[in-house]
Amino acid sequence: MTTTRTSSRHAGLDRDDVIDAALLLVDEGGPEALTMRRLAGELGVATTTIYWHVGSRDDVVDAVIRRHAERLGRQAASGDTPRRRVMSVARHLWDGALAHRGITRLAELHGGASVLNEHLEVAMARELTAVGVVGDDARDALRAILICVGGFLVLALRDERAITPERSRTAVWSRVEDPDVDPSTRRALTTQVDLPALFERTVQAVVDTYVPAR
Amino acid sequence: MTTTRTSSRHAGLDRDDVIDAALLLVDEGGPEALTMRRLAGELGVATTTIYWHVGSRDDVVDAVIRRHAERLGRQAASGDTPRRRVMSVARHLWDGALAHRGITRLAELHGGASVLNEHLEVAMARELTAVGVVGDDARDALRAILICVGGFLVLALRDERAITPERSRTAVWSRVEDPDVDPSTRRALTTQVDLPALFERTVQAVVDTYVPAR
DNA sequence: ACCTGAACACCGTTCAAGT
DNA sequence: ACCTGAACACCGTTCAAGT
Repeated sequence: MTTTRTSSRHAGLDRDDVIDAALLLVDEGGPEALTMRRLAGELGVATTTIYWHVGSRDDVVDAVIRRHAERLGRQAASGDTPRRRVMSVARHLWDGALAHRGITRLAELHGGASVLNEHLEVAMARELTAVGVVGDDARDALRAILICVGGFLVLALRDERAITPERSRTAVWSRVEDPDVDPSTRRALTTQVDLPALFERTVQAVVDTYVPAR
Repeated sequence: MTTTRTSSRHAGLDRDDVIDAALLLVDEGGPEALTMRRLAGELGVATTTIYWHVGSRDDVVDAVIRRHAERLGRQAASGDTPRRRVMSVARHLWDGALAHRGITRLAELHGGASVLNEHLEVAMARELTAVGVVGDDARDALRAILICVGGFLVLALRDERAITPERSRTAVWSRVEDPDVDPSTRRALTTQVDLPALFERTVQAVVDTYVPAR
C-alpha cells in the first residue's frame, strides 16, 4: 500500500510482480493465456514494460518455471525399501504435475521439464545412491523412470484438452475392422483406461528393472 | 502439364495438392513452418483459397496427419516369440516417428498421435490377440507400451531442438550439489545417455510385464 | 465452383522518446 | 532507472466480391 494509486509514471513494479502475475495467468488459463499483452494488461502497464523487467516471452516462461519449481518444494521420499522409495518419488512427480497442469504443459512446450522437476530428480538420485546404484547405472535408471512418467503425463494432459471426437483414440478404434483383433479388445479400446492404476503397474515395472530389490 | 501457366483465375488446385504441399512444409520446417500464408505462398495462391479447399489450419493439420499415416504403410511385425513381435512393432513406432520428426511433433502438438499410428496400433493389437491377451488386458498392454514409447519420443525430439544451455538437463545437474548423491552419478548425469539402448531395455521391461512369455 | 482483397483481432519484438 | 506509444512483421479467420 506504499505506492498504490499515485498515478505517477512509475508503476512501481519489480521482476517478482511480473513473474507472479505470469504464474497466475498460466495456472488459470494454461500456456496459451501467457501472452505479453495480457500479462501487461493484468499488471496495468504497457507491454514493453515486461521487456524492461524480465525480458522476452522466453525469459518470462523460464522464470515462471523456476519460480514454480521452488514453490513445489522438495517432498521427501517415503517407503521402507529402495524400490518403494524411488516409486514414491515418481508418484510425487506425477501428482505435482497434475496439480499444476498449466505449468506442466508450459514446461513441456518450452523444453524446461527437467528444470521444473530438479528437486525431485535430486531426490531420486539420492535414493539410488543409497542403494548403491551410481554412475551410468543411476543415470540410466533416472532417465528411464522420468521418461516413463513423462509419457503418462503427456497422455493425461492431452486427454483433458477438448479434442474433436474424430481425433480421439477411442474414435479411431471404433472404426477399426480387423479379423485378427479380438472383438473384446476392440471394445475395450473404445473405453477409458484407469490411468492411475496403469501408471502404478507400468512405472513399477520400470523401477524394478533398474533398482535392485535390496 | 494440362492446365499450367494459363494464368486464368483458376489455379487448378485440389484438396490433395494443398495437403501435399503442407506435408512438404512440415517435413522440411517442422510444425512452425505450416502457416496458412506460407502454404498459400508455396502454392502461388491467395491464403483464403486454402479455406475453400481444405478448411481451417486445424483441418489442414488433421489431413496432413492422415495422409502421412497412409504413407507410412503398415509394417509387419517380425520375431518368433510374442514378446519379440510386440517389441518389433514398438521399434517400428519409434523408427517411423524419428524418420519424420516434423510430423511427429505436429501430431503431438495437435493431439493426433493416435491417428498417426493407427496402423501400428492395430498391428500390436493383432499380436496381442495371437497370444491370447484380449479385452481390458490388451488395452492396458497397448496403452502402457505406447505411453512408454511416447515418453521416449518426447525426449528424443526435445533434445534435438536448439535449447538454451541453461535449460538443458545436463546444465541443471552440473549445478547440483548434494552430499547424498554420489559424485559419479552427478558426473554421469551431465553426459548424454545412449537413448536407443535405454529404449530397448525399458520398453522391453514394459512389454514383458504385459505380454506372457509364450 | 473456385478464387481474391481487404479487414479484423490477435501475436512477439524493437526502438526512439518521455519523465 | 523506469515506462510509454508507435511501428514492424508476423499469425488465423471472415466475408463480400469477383469470374
